[in-house]
Amino acid sequence: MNKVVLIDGNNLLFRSYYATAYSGSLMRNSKNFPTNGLYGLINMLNKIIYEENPTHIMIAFDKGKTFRHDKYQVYKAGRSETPDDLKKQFPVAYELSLAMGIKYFMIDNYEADDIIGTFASYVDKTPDTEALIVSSDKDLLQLISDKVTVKLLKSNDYIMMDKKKFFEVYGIEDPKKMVDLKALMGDASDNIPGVKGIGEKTAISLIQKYKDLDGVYENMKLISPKLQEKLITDKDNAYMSYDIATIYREVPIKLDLDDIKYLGLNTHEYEKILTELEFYSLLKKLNTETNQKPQEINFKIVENLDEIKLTEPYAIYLETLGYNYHTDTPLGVSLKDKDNSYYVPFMLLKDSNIFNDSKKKYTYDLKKLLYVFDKYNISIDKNIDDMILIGYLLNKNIKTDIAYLANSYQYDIKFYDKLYGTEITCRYPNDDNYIREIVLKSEFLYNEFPKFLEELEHEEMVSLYHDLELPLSYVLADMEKNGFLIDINYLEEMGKSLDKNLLKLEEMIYNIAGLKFNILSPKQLADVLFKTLNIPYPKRIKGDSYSTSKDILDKLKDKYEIVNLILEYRAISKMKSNYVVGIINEVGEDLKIHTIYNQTLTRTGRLSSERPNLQNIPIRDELGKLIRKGFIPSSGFKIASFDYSQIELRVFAHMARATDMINAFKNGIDIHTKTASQIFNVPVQDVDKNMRRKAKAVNFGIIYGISSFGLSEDLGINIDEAKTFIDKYLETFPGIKDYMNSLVREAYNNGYVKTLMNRKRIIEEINNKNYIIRQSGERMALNTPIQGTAADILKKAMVEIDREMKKLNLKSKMLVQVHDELVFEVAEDEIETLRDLVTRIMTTTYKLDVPLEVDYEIGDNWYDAK
DNA sequence: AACGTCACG
DNA sequence: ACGTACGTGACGTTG
Repeated sequence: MNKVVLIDGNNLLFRSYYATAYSGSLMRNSKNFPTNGLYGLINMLNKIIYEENPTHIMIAFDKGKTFRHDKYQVYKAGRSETPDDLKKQFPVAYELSLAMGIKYFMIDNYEADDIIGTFASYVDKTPDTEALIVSSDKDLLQLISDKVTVKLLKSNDYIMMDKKKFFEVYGIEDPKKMVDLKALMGDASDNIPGVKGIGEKTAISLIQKYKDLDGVYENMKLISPKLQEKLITDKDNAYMSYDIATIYREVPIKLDLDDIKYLGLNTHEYEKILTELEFYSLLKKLNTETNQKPQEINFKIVENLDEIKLTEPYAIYLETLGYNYHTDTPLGVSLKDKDNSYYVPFMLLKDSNIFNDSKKKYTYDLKKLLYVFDKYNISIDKNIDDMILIGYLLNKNIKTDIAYLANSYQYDIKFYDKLYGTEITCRYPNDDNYIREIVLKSEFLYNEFPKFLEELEHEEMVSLYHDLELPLSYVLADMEKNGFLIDINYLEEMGKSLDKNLLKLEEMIYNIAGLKFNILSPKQLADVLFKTLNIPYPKRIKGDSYSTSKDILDKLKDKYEIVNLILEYRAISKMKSNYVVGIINEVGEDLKIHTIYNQTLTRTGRLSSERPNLQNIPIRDELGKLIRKGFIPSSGFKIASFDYSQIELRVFAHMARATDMINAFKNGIDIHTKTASQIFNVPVQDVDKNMRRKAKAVNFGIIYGISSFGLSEDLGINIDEAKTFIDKYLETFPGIKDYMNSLVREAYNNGYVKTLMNRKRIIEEINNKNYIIRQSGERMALNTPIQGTAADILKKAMVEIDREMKKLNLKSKMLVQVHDELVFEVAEDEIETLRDLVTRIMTTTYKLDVPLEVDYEIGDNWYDAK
């Protein structure tokens, strides 16, 4: 049985507009576009689909003046002009309908009612089909039939008006008589006059008695004189009203059920519109549920690996239970080729080599697959492509959970946390429904992968993917596997000593303050400092709250001892919780920590590291740096670190073709000293420490997409002074300004910027009409090619280093990458080999117009290797 | 779950 | 006149 839902779009949008418009100010997005009607419309449409579960659905809108206007001048004359704020929302409503999988109809000179009437008649004639009309307009009740029902919307609920219900309410058998009723009682909202003095009650009783409008006028003598008089006076109006109220059911329109099939949500478009309208609550909801109906799929649950027959190419998707694939319990693998779809419980796969074929394979999150397969001794051939990597390069909306990407390609795949719970509530599924979802994931991979490969080619990123990111996944999987050995005893001892210090500091702070409070609570701390102790706040107050951030407290620490103590307390407390407890908690049974590198997260192409984050272990101050003594090599090994010297500035000099800067690097002149000499206009040998410090800040500023405000904050000088530095810099390093302008222009023109290896970052912010956001977009445009190219270079070096280490069969292991630095565990008999190998590759892997230099350190732990 | 703070490059 | 350096992750507090 087909279930067709016919929606009165005009009616719904008007209703939701006035529902909010009358009750106060309009909802608008940040661009001042009114959104109130649309918000209600979306909710109503979602509700209809959810409640009615239609097979077919359409929505109708009015267009132009109708034949009713031509015929009767009074028609709708009483209605005030549609407000502009409402008018504007209609075009969005059309797009929205499509995005929600609902075809919309607008026919010149007809009202939504007429289109719905035409479809209703069509449904009446179509076997195995019924219709439901949705509106609050009682006029539509005339369309009720054995197969057509009206869902009559009320303020907070609705009445299902079928023939039976219609009789109950009106005492009239035939719903078509609604027209006769309207002819008598009129309709104020449409300015249908009816007969003056006759309302609903009288109209109903007249039609009950005399069947229809003609019947009433034929039986005038039976009617009371008063009423007779009214009927006679307004007879023309009555017949005109009859005409107007009659829904036209032969609108010239192609009637075909296939055209109005419910298509389900086009998540991508829908999300786009919601984003534009800034309906954040709906966006959030979208991520937790969809209205789509389950797709039918056939798959086989494998009981014996012999059953699996696969042709090239095939998709392979691994599902694990949990949020850390290093420790998760693997659930199973789904496989999909042209003809077959399998689910393989993970148990069956242990120690197998069925994936050791030369066929092309598609997966999602190769690094995870490699890590887990290695752990369970499952071999897999290298002819495999990874959609998460490609999606990342193509700037798609990718998350660890494949459902995000799949949903934007209309695959209704449930989000991971909906199936298994959040990280905290994660549990084994209650039933087998999750298997279907796992299968769907490889169906998605199999079906959509070719598009990704095509797009990759079109964007000219095949090499970046194939020669850089893809092989890097193998390197990173190994690094994660290797792990960094931890001296737990050392860290625990350090923790104890930190605790002692904390207690001491706490007591001193409470003493000075004269009360106990939570030092780590910014709010309580601000109260104590700036209210109880009345310390003058050194900056303009932002909003109504005092900041207690380091840069504020630093300004006060020389005058107020308590501020000093607080800074110390904070620093130590951070050490304790973040680096002592935090790291000990991540140590595994092998006494090592195994970080997870996220290869597909940052906007610039850098890696990130988590659980624990090994890219932010303290180094800048001595106390924090001591943490690094807890990072030790396996016995018989040392820790060696290699880091690029000023790689970002070198990349910048190269990309900007800044001759003076390039020459400074070529001649081995200290770049900050060189910069100082330029901006202060003194010979290099006359540059003092303070000048160099300032120049260094300017150089950093250049990398970040300089602003005089940022520089002034950093140097603690005023904005004018900062601006002078920048101007001087740009003046004395010709070419740089042109380069920076060209980057910003590129971002404006193309909407993106690129690194030297063709990594692309889309910068939406660049076209934002908000000046501040646009400016921040410009800084991204300046910074990304630099940061991103530096990232590309180190990634390339990593791939090559790994390749050579394997070739030489070295025992040494790569452990950590920190953006411009690589840390190894090096076997004592390989120290020189590794030093030469790594240094050579890092300095030569990518040819720039400036030399790349690498600093090398070695020691018995990470502290000593720095 | 969002915010403030601070660790790193 | 506005509010700003670029890129991350993890903690404790607070709502």
